[in-house]
Amino acid sequence: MGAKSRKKVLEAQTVKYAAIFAALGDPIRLALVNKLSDGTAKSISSLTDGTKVTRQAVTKHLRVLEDAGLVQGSRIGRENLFELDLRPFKDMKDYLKFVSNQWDAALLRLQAFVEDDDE
Amino acid sequence: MGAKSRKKVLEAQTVKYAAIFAALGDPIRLALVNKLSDGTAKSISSLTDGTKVTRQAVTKHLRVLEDAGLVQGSRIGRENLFELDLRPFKDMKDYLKFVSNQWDAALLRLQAFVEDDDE
DNA sequence: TTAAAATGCAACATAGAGGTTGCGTATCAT
DNA sequence: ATGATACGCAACCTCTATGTTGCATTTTAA
Repeated sequence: MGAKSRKKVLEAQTVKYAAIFAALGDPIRLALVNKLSDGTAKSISSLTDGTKVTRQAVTKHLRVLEDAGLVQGSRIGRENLFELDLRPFKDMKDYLKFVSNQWDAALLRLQAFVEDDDE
Repeated sequence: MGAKSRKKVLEAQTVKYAAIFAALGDPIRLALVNKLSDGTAKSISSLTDGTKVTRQAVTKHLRVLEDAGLVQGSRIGRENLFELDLRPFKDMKDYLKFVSNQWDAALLRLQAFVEDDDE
């Protein structure tokens, strides 16, 4: 065992993953991600178009996404251009895969048990 | 076009996905999912063990997960046993894949453009 | 039968998310 | 130079998510 127990590490991982999921857990933010998924960086004003909220609200949402590492902004002239960062998405995929794998392993164990019971 | 515009449908999808992501966007709920990922149904009290919150709090979290379709509870005697439902997880995977695909397609278009520029 | 276990229901508290408005500043375009 | 564009900051508001406590109800087990 290292300095941290397995439990602590798992808990830290859980908190990290939860933060990423939470960032996507809002319709407006998910819509922003959709807009940005075409790979091109977009300004705040541009991202506000088509939304039912204020530019300020969108700015706050972008901040949330940025804190979660899902997007990254860079100031160009008078514009603040945001673009997607796919790395956290891979993290989420990995987590979902982990859950599925646990599940599948459980099913296999159950099946083995039942078959064993048949003999 | 059907009765609903594509935009409306997309928006509805986005709201649905956001609800699922939001359900996982909490450390306690994610920990509950972890516990349940071994495939066995567990009672509320059992799920409360190891948590830093009250049974009532866990109950509320389970309700959130249930509303999102991630878990399902069934009353057996004096216990309320909850188990995971993997279907929404597949939905999330699909969404993440969609974003990745958009991204990859964008990169390909960019690459094609650059190569075209080279000639 | 009776104490313990598991849960549900309801009232309550509170911090924070999500949103708006107002105003100031920097930058672009003409 | 100057109006329009894009943005940041800060104050403020409101609602809801999260959590607690208290009490009643149902089941189980000795």
